[in-house]
Amino acid sequence: MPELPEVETIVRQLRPTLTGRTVLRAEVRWARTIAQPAARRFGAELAGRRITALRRRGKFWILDLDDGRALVGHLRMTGRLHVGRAPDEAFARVVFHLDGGERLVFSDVRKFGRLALVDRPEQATGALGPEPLDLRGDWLHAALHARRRRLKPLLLDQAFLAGLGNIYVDESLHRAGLHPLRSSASVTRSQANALAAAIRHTLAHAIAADGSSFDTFYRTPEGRPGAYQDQFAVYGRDGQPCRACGARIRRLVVGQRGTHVCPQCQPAPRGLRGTVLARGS
DNA sequence: AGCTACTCCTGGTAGC
DNA sequence: TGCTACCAGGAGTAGC
Repeated sequence: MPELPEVETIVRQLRPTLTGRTVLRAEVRWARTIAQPAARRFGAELAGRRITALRRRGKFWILDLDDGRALVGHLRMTGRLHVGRAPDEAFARVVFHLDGGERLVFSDVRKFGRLALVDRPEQATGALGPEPLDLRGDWLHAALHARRRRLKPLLLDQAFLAGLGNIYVDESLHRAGLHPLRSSASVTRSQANALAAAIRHTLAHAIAADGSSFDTFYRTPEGRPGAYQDQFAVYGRDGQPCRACGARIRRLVVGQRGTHVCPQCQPAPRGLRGTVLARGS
């Protein structure tokens, strides 16, 4: 699933190609992909606009336009961006025809992805927490103690921290030695420091590997898979030995999300020890 | 405030 | 081999 490292990879790769280009025409093939304005107005308002910048905020990618407005997109689970001919052209939902004969294709098998043309990006992104790439331990400690939530759902909450998804939350919690069901307010200062460092480390290394591609979904704009899946410590490794301690990785469900933990590296919080946490495989 | 359940989607796959 | 039922999951929403 595209999370911060995947969107960052896409934005970096597309930036040189898209910056300065003009959108001649937007061809909407699946109307519900357009969150706002109405699909017909979307194309009309975009035509003739020049792209002045391409950037990322959380898991959103943002095309700044020469009229001050912005095209904001979210890939959700299976969204992809390709320049030129997309390898999954059958699932193209919106095709942007650019000057110079170039085209930008937004494809999405499961149709969860959304695009919005707005005056200000916040109108499409909603309230987002800070960027986690330079996350500070002292800020995180204070923020964790301002809530009383289980760690995993809180870290997935984009209003708390912008950019983490299921994969990188599991990976970061394992690296920090924290159980996903731990209460946020129970995290000590040194544990918060470790968690902040784990999040920074995990995201930086995932970006360096062009993201994670363990299925057919995520590809870079050049059509290549990422490589970070080879470094997964827990995600999708249920039943396999922990690379740190050898214990068997287990899968549980937290907030309707598949969750992967090492029972030895990530001790369950008091009150949950000894209870049956593993479900699924 | 925080939690669960439900919705949107459809390709892949487990199970028969 | 071929069919069906279910699963994955980001985010929004409703209800407790």
